[in-house]
Amino acid sequence: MHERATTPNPSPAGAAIVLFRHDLRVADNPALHAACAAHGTVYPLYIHAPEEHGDWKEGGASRWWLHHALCALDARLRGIGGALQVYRGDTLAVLRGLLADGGVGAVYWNRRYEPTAIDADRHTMAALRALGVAVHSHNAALWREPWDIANEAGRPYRVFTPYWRKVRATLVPDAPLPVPRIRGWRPLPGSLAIDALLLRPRIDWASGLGDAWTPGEAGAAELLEIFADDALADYARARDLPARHGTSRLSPHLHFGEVSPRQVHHALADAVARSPSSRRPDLEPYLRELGWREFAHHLLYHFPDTPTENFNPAFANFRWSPPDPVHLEAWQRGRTGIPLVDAGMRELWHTGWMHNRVRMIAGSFLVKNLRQHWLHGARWFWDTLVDADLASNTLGWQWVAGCGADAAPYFRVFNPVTQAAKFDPDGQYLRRWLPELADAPTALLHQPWKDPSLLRRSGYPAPVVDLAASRDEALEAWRTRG
DNA sequence: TTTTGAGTTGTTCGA
DNA sequence: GTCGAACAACTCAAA
Repeated sequence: MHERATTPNPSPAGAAIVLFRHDLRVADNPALHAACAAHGTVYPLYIHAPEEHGDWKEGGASRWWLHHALCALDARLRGIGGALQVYRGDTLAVLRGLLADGGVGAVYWNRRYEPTAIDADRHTMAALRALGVAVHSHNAALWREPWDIANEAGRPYRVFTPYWRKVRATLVPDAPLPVPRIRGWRPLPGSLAIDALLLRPRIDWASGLGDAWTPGEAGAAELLEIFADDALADYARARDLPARHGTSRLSPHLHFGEVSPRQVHHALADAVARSPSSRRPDLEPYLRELGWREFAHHLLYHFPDTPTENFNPAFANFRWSPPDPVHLEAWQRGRTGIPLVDAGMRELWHTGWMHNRVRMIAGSFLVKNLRQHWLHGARWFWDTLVDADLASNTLGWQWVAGCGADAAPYFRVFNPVTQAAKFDPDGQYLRRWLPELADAPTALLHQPWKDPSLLRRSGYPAPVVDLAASRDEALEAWRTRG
């Protein structure tokens, strides 16, 4: 494997700070790599500054993940000669306090793409430069910067397929950057213990998360290896079956930057090259999914109001139902009476994650059958998903609501019964998450309301709405929008 | 990354 | 053995 050249003899440019945010890894980390190459002393820093996320501060599941990811990062840094220094508060104020003490002449970070984070970073960058501190920002999260991709007219893409054609055409599996060595590190004053950030939940609701996930670079590497060896070959088919581990499940690791798209691409291309030519996996379907992740960041950068505003103005007067706390809570708790929706919502609550196919179906049920505004769904996912990501969450909810980019030419309403029969034909996924129905015959498992005695025996709820009638009402609301 | 209904063809089974 | 009703299985187009 060839590696990018590193500068062997750095100029003695004083000490540098590397600010970690959503790039919690030491391998293939451009900011860390550049700082270590150019400076004799490097301080790795994490500053907890939730106000930089505006209305989208980390939710409960994200905070749980972040706690463990920071611990894992600290251990990794100790392995290469440093340790994570942890602070809380305003980024600029914390940095100012450390500049003199540490003899710091430069600050390195990897770029963020959320609108409020961009503003915060611009502000910090300008203020540091005014103080005479060099600031270097890098790309650690994306294959392509959103501002580098434009259509023939020079405007941002609004539809996935042409966007992906453009990006895919020049995409090659570049070699990741090596793990650098930190020299000349010493503790900085005022560094907190990670525990002091109080990221972990007070009451222990997170045991299901711990059973399902290993936050950190090593956990990401393990999932990537398993995916490359086992699931990639059958990905195109198995990725739609929620009972199977047919997807990579790398989304939370990618969100927190414990692995980069470049590392994933490189590792998978390598696995493809190593497999016998007779049955060589097709990498395209999976790369395309990472392409959706890129497209989400592209859209968030170019259309920064989409986390709360419809992308498609045709939805401006759509008649959402008034917020309905009873329906909303039934959906959140997995008690709507629609098995595939409830199974997905319970998987989410228990593990902090939901299979992508089921996200679309549970989302469709909330915004179409219950006709609750997509922001109710986006907010709940934001709080409960370990992979909650403003770009991907926004794209997903706008897509399923029909008001997003790349909208279908029809008003899409998923049928959770048909979808369950198609993608969970033997009911394995439903039985896993709906134990009260585990003994029901498969035909009834998909529509338990057909047997009232089954509902009585099991305690499983009757549907909160009639699927056919609520579908027709949603279509009517769309036809007659103002 | 869909659903539904209409239309067509094929199969089953009882009179 | 034949007929036709009933239904399953499939394709297609519209939304």
